[in-house]
Amino acid sequence: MLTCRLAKTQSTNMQSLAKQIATTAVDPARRRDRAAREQALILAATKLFASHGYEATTTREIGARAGCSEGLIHRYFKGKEGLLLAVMSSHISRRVLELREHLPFSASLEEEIRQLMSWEVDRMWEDRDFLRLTVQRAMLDPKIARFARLEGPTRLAKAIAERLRHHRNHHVLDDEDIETASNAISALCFVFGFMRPAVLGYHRKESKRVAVNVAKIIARGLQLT
Amino acid sequence: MLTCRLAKTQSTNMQSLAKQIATTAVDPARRRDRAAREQALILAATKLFASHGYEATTTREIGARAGCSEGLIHRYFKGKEGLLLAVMSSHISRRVLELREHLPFSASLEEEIRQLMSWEVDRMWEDRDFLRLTVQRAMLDPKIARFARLEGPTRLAKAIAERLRHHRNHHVLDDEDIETASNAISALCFVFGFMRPAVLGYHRKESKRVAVNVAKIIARGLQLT
Amino acid sequence: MLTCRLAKTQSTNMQSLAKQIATTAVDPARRRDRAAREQALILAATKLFASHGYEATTTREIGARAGCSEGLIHRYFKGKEGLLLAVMSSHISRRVLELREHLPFSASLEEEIRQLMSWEVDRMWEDRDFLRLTVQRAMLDPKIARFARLEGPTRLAKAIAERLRHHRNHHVLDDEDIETASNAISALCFVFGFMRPAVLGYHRKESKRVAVNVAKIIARGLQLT
Amino acid sequence: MLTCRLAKTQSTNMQSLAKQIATTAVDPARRRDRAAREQALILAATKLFASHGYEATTTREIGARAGCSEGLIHRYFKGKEGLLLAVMSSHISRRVLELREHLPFSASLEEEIRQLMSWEVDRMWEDRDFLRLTVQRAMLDPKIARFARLEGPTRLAKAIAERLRHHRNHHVLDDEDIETASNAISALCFVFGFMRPAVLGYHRKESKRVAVNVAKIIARGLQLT
DNA sequence: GATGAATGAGCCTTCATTCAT
DNA sequence: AATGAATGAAGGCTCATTCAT
Repeated sequence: MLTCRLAKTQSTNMQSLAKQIATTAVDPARRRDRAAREQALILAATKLFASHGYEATTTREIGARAGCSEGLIHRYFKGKEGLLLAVMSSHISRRVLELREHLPFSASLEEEIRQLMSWEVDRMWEDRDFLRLTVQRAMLDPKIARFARLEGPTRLAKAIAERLRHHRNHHVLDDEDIETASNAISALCFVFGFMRPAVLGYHRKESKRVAVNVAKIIARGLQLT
Repeated sequence: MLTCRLAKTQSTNMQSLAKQIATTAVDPARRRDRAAREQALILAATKLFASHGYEATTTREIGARAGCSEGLIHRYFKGKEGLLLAVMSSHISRRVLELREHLPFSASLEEEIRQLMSWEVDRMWEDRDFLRLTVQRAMLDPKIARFARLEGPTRLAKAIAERLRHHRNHHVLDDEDIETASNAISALCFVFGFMRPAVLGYHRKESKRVAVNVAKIIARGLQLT
Repeated sequence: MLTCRLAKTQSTNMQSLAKQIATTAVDPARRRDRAAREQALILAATKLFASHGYEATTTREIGARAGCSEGLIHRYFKGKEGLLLAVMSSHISRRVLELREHLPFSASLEEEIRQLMSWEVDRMWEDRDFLRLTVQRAMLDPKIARFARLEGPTRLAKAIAERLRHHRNHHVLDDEDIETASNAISALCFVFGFMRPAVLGYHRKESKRVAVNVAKIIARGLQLT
Repeated sequence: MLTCRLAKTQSTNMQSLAKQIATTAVDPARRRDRAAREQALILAATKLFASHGYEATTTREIGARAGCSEGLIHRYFKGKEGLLLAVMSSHISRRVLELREHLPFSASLEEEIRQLMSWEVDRMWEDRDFLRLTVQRAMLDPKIARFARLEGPTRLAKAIAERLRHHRNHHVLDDEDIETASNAISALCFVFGFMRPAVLGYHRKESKRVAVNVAKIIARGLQLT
């Protein structure tokens, strides 16, 4: 027996149905794959929370977009808020990859800063869905704010500072300069990599171009003491 | 003052507004009452929207905080969304005051940039309620995003550029440097004046100190060509 | 304009509508009469809780039966449970009328007991909706159980004892006999006036006949010491 | 033992049962497992239905308390309601043991009645879980009400009457007196053995003491004609 | 005009039941 | 045969909005 489920955007249902019958004759919607389903829900929630906001997103929408039942959200994550937490945790755990592992050191300080900003601006853009969500929630929930502060700017600034320190030999860089520059770079990447292109609708290429130019100014400013 | 209301289903605002002014010849006491109540509602909404988010704020809360009836929101602003628009319009109209009117030119470029950043960081903090609301809505509504882009970074960067150009005589500043620096300063003020202290919970004084230090680096970077 | 509401069991809507237009042209469902509406909700809830049980009764049903919106239950009574409490309180306050005010003393002890049981059995029947609800809830909630104990058997037994004491002159009735008889009468009225006819479906007349016969036996049992 | 299941849409139970027994020749160990699990489910359900009510009890709770899977309820009993019926049937079949088998006749009428009430009050207390459930359901379902009436008061009153008739030799007891007294005793045992201690929270000992005192009054009332 | 009582659409959540494993 | 993952139909409740007063 085959319980036929009617998807709203059913285009080539016939084909998939045929295939289904041929291979397993099992309703794929009911196949058990908890891990995959959890992931689908987290992904759907990330997108929807980011674009409509947390409050305006309904659990029905999330279920629909993830291609599974609404009730699963409550079974797996203990409700909508639990899903939000899962979304955030999930992202963090995937972001353990650090600057140091993905970016070779540059010969010159100027090239180093340019490279850092270029890479980080792209990374911000990639993370735009998650950043949108984080910024939104951080505005409403001090808990999230604290988490965002530590996971975001603070962590990034430290990583940047670490790299800048490698160029101390050739330049006179005191600790304060390094700290200041690191925080500035972190802030600029956030604005030119995320806020401007992903929130305010600036042209992405243009935004990045400005960022790279700023890198030059900062590099020059640091070299001159 | 003119609180411009932007309803979606509204074509010629000018006409209806003119008509309104022409015909409504109610006694001035009443008008004052109404104006006061509108202002109270707008103020209450600004605070609540900023702290709880737009969706999570109920019209009843707004009415209660403004000390008047819930129904008035619909009579005056045609619903919750209308009130949101009024909130944004109201703020803009009060922010016509420009940099040039409040800030004397400085003798040196370094002092100029330091002064600009210091002043603008404070201004961002003052406007934090409005900025929070704007950022939130800009993330969800492209219309608001466009408005925020033009009213915010673009406008600010132009104002900053104008001031930097005054120092061309003493320094070799090409147009691109000026544009880059202006945008960088604008971005840094947003982060160190608003995002960090008002959203992420950084200590305000500390945040501003970093900003002022960055000013120095940028000034040096510009002077060296 | 006339917002026509479609009742499910609309029989003679035409008539009522015509009448409406003729007299006030005001949707009667929206007329403001909070007291009446609260009463209607309490009444509807009493009936439905009694017949379907508390859990199985939906707030929607209650609203429909009371002829008003579901949301009112939450506005007036702070939810379904609040309505339950209101139902119980409401009944108590109407039951201040005591035995003494409605029943003249009888000449003989036998007649007194017969009269007491007859009257109380009828009263139990009248209160059957409320009793059903009380018994149901008392089984699940110790708070309600305590309330039911004090408001029910304990109070009733005291009132009965008071009346029996009036016949001490003619009979040798010690305190224990009076207490025992009072409690027995109270218990028998509960069973023959409520449990048997209203819960178990015994024929009501027959049930009462047995009760009255028991009265005789008890009266004889008391007279003989 | 045969747990008779009363499904609404079920015609010839006997046939299907017979067939079941005939065909299912599974190994005895398995059968024992199943029987044990059924019993565990019935026991768990009795407790939970009695304490939380039928509606408020979830099948998951029952499964958990019985130490087996939720789905078994549907496999064994065809759903939650089927389990309820099984619970009731199961109890009845264990209650075939009658007064006569457990209680010797007394010499005097007074002693007989005292003994009857004492025994039956204790029995009601033992059965409190089942009685709670029965009373609850009888209030909502006429079918259960009918069943409860016949299995409960009617059956009990008959058994009591039978015993009282043994004392006719020494006392003038007409049929009506016997019927009246039997029903009264049955009712009093229900109240003093179950309703008061198990539902309303009266102290159990005290409740029984009153019952025994009532026995005396009734006995005296019967002896005097 | 101002008020707040009333509405009803829709949200999050629960749970009996089904069914792939 | 047993499990528990998955479903979907409600249920209680909230809230923007309407409208009698």
